[in-house]
Amino acid sequence: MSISITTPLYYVNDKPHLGSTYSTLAADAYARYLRLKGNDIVFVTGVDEHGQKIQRTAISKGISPSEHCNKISSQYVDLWDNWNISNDKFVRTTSKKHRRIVEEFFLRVKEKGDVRLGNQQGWYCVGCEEYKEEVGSDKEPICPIHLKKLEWRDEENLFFCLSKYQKEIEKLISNDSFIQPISRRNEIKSFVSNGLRDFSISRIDVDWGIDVPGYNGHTFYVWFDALLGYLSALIPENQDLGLDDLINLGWPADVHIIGKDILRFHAIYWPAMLMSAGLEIPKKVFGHGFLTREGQKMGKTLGNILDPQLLLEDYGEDAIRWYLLSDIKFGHDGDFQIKRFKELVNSNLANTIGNLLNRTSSMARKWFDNKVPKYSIKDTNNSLKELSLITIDEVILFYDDLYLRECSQAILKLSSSANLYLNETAPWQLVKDDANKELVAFYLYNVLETCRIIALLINPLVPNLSINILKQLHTEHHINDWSENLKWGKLLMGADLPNPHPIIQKIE
RNA sequence: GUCAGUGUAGCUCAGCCGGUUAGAGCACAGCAUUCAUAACGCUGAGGUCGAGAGUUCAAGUCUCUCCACUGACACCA
Repeated sequence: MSISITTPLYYVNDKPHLGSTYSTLAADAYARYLRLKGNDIVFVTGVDEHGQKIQRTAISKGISPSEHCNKISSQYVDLWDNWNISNDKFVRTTSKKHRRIVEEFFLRVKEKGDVRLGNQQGWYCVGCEEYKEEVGSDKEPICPIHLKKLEWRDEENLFFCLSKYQKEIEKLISNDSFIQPISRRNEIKSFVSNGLRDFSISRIDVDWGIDVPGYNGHTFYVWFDALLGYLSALIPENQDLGLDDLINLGWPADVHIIGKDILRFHAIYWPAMLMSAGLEIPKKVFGHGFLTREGQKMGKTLGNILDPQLLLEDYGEDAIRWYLLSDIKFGHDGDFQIKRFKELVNSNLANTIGNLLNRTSSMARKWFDNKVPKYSIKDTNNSLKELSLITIDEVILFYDDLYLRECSQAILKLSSSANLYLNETAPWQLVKDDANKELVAFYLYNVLETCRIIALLINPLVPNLSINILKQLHTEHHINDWSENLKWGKLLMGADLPNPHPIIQKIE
């Protein structure tokens, strides 16, 4: 039975930024891990394409909304392609299948009695495109940001009766594993404890959206559109399948990986909507942090945005993936520092891991006829093997909880230990005496095998680099099944050992 | 404003129920060394643990006040 994991469906108002890339990289790492563990998974990403903002952006550019969406969406497709993201699905909320799912979902929720007509009233700022909650008691309130008069609006909307689900949601979020990381769970809890209110699910002044069946002039508002993309993504193209089929297609999601800004919608609105529609609830919602650059928020006004496509071209996928996933605790905010980025990539990947492979492979080739050394002594006292096996268990536990930083630290520690092991056993000294040949073979084999383990463990984080290592051990075919290949001793003694080369180019 | 969180070496962070001279990795300096990608290893320098007060035989670790930053406080993806 398959399970799905998702990134957010990115809003195509503008071209992809580093934040979206970060979410996607993390989800990709987790997806790769799950596959290696033998899970049948569906990795979903995609785009959210409706709404007034997009309509207006398109108009300002003098093109139609659908032209605009096509353009930006294809940028996302290309970007993920360039980054070798392993997504199985890329859903667009303008697709036909999505519309069908939204309609079916709506009718179910309506049937359940969870939709009502209501009025969205309040002081509205056209500039902010939002209702202002606290405007004081002025008769003509002013937007504090735009310093313009607010408009009083009284608009008929459809509402989803979230308030009915107070108890169910409280129960759901009291489950420790549902919202991660824990620190954010408290925020959600306090929010829910203040009492849930119904929220609007349609707009009457937005053309660029999905029409609400039976309500002329209404289009669905974001939450009853974008979130459902997680469902429609699972529906194969051109097949007449609906909500009842989802259980066989990967629903419920194992985890929604999202940014912390949209946690509430995923942890409260979305589960309630699913309950109403009689569908299962995702197992987990993980809200990760935001990235800053050299201590400052990235933004257009500051002109300090890091373009993911340019980063990729300048430094390559392995370097950026490693830095973002290994140096930033997943769930916390992180700061992109170019100096630190370069130092860590060079130190961790090139020096510690890369050089370990290089020096060991060189010795083995030199003294064992370009082959993996053979030995026949008993490995009853094999400290490196023991450490490798411990690390495997550790890393798997970390991956399970999406502790990606901890994964990389554990892998790095094993690499350092292997380097130290070489320095302590000093095979280049032993080899001077033929009587030690067997021992030298034993030591070198252990380190080479550790390199293979390292390559497998690191694969979800830096897949390209991982394959690169495996190729240099002639074991690239080992990369599909951890339960089979993540065992000590799978490296064949006497197998050919190719001429080693650096697994990653040092930066600068 | 209310609530929550964070503030520990240049950088990124560990420090559990308070208990010997405060730790790691990276960066830096020196030593050593060649199997290796000027890599690996060893040693070292570097901190009044945001500020102040209090509790205690003893506080980075508990309490209070203050400062700085971050987040939540419902329709912003």
